[in-house]
Amino acid sequence: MTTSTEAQETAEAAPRDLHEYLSALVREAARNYLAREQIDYPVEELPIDLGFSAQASFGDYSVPLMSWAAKNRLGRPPLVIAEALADYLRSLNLPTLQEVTATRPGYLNFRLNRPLVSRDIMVRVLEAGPDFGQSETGVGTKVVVEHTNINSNKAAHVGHLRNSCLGDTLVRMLRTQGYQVEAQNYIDDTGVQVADVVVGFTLLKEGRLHLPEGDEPLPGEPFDYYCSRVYVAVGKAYDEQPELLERRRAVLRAIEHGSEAEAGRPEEGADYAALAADLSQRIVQAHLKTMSRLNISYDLLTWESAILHSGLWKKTFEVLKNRGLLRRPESGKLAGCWILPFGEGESQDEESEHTLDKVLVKSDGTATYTAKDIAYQLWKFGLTDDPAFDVHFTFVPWGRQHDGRLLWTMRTPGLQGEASKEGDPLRFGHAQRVINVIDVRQSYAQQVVYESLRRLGYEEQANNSTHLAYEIVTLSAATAASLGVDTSDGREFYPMSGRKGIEIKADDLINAAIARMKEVKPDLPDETAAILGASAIRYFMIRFSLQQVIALDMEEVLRPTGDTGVYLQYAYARANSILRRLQESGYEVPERLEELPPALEQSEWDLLRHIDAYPRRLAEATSHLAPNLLAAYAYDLAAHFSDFYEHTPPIVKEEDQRIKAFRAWLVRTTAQVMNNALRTLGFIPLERV
RNA sequence: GGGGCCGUAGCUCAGUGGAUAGAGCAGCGACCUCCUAAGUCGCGUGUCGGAGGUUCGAUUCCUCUCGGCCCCA
Repeated sequence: MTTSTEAQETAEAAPRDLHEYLSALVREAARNYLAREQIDYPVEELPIDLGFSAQASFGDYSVPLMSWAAKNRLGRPPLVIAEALADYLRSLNLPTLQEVTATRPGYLNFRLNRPLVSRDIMVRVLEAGPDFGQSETGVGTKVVVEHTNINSNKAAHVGHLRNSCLGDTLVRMLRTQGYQVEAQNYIDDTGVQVADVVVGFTLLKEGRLHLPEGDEPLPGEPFDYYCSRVYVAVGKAYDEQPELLERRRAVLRAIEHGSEAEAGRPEEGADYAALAADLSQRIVQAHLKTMSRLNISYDLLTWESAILHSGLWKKTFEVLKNRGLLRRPESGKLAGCWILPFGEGESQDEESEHTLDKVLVKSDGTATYTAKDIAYQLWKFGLTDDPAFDVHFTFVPWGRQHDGRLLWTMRTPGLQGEASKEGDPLRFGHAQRVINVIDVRQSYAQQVVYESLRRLGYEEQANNSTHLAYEIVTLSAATAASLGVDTSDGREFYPMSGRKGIEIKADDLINAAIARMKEVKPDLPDETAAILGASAIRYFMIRFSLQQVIALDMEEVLRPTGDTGVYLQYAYARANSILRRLQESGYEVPERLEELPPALEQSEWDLLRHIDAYPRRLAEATSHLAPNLLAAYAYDLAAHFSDFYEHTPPIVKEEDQRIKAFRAWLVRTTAQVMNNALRTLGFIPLERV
């Protein structure tokens, strides 16, 4: 009976989780069945779709075998197959299997020896500790994740938070799988939005622009908030005085060309460039501070200005031209532009209103965002080490972040005098994989970037480029109305508009969340309220699927009950509270669980098999790049724990030592997994609320 | 014109080629002299937008279609 021995070995080979253990058993049973029935079919190709049983009456885990019955597979009725496998597995008399059954139309069901299996699960979790859920999948692979990416001209709003929360969570998830992750925050400091605020400052200084609430910063007003006001005012001023657009063009030229610009008026150009650089530095500092309130940090700041001034874009442009990838139409609406043709081989009808071509350089010689993105993407993969580029960046420390992580930055023209400590250029970029967290509206532009890499011959890098596209954040009707938007047309959601000042600023949302937590419990310490508020916001921002437009409703984000980040924190704190009570009562949790309770409560078992699934669920969520799946897992875990808590008597007072020890272990185990999950979600786990 | 996304309970949203489709909110009603009530329990007749198709099995995959949003602009 060699097969029996093999199955025995399978059972004793310390599987990663119950899923792996049971799947191996099913495969082994299938192998035995194929041999006995003399069916020639590769056992590896029989799908084993193991899952929790739909009903407790079926068992704990079930696997459907209906698809095995097909003529081109085993050609036997599924229930017959299931019965045969069940017979075989029963004959093994494994102590872990209490009952194996077959049910119509062809399910194989397992009922496990719950106390025994549970101990294995808890031992596995507690031995791994903070590493439970970690995997080696990504070891040796460097991933660059670009996220946040806020224009450096005004305060961050809730739309930016969706980006940064998704990005930061993804970074943490990837790190649990062993990937070496570099979080890059790319700042567009050369665009029109920055120019607009510079225009605003110069007009304010000249007395030609006035802000409704007063030209000076309001008492206590943060710099980025002030800039938001200036930005809105400038937008209005353009509408009323179109001649001001000439000023914007001058500022843009100055920013693009630095202090050398503005022939004829060099001083003004230098002023504009310096103003813009100073503005960007201060705004980015404000953004980083905002993000740190949500426990979000980065490894590297990258700048559009650095890409321009290092000559990276210029070289990329040359390479694209030399490879014959660009065209410059003589006529038509794109005359004078440098374009990347996407016309499916056919030359585009120049009269056509519609074109698939992508403009990289406008007729006035300025590069589009997409153009610079191509250059940046090449750099992320280390492709610009090629002598054809001969471009080098200097990296200097920006500062220490709230979590102790050192943030580096590309040296920009506006950031001088920190050359004392330079980072090794090879340390940054050089990724095997790049994930760009950018909203869905940029999908086409991102495809152009990846296609450009492909046409340059970097097929592998193009394939390893991912646009993590998420839908935008809008405002619910109620929330829009509270901002003064006319909602009489009865739509379900209303877009934000920074230009019109219709938005919810990130810091306002965070402040409101903290205030709400204090409303619920007035004696809450400030730090705890801040962590709870941050957890509520982070959870809200990632719990939706990426494709879902979020119609943000203030009441919904701030709600402290139900399916929220607060609930997760509360459940975790509750588990710790039990452990504290046990300790205070003088109880020492035994080192080993010698004697097990004869049976488990349903709530205990549901909690345990959920705990057992954590590594698998985390790995799935990560490979799908789906933070919402991790959020859902964590919520389920918290809910199962609450269920257990509410439906079993207090452990502190438990008389039966077997049960007391088992439950103390269970609480400790749950706390460990919750802690791991919360940290991966970017929460700071609260042991007390 | 081309491309993409969304449509599931009153509302906001999960979810999956498998057995009876879930959660939160809102509403009504219970539960704190027992480890945290930011909790738990009870109360739901859902055309999974519609029509075809593939399949042993479709809310899930394919085609068409209706409504909404986005991108190429």
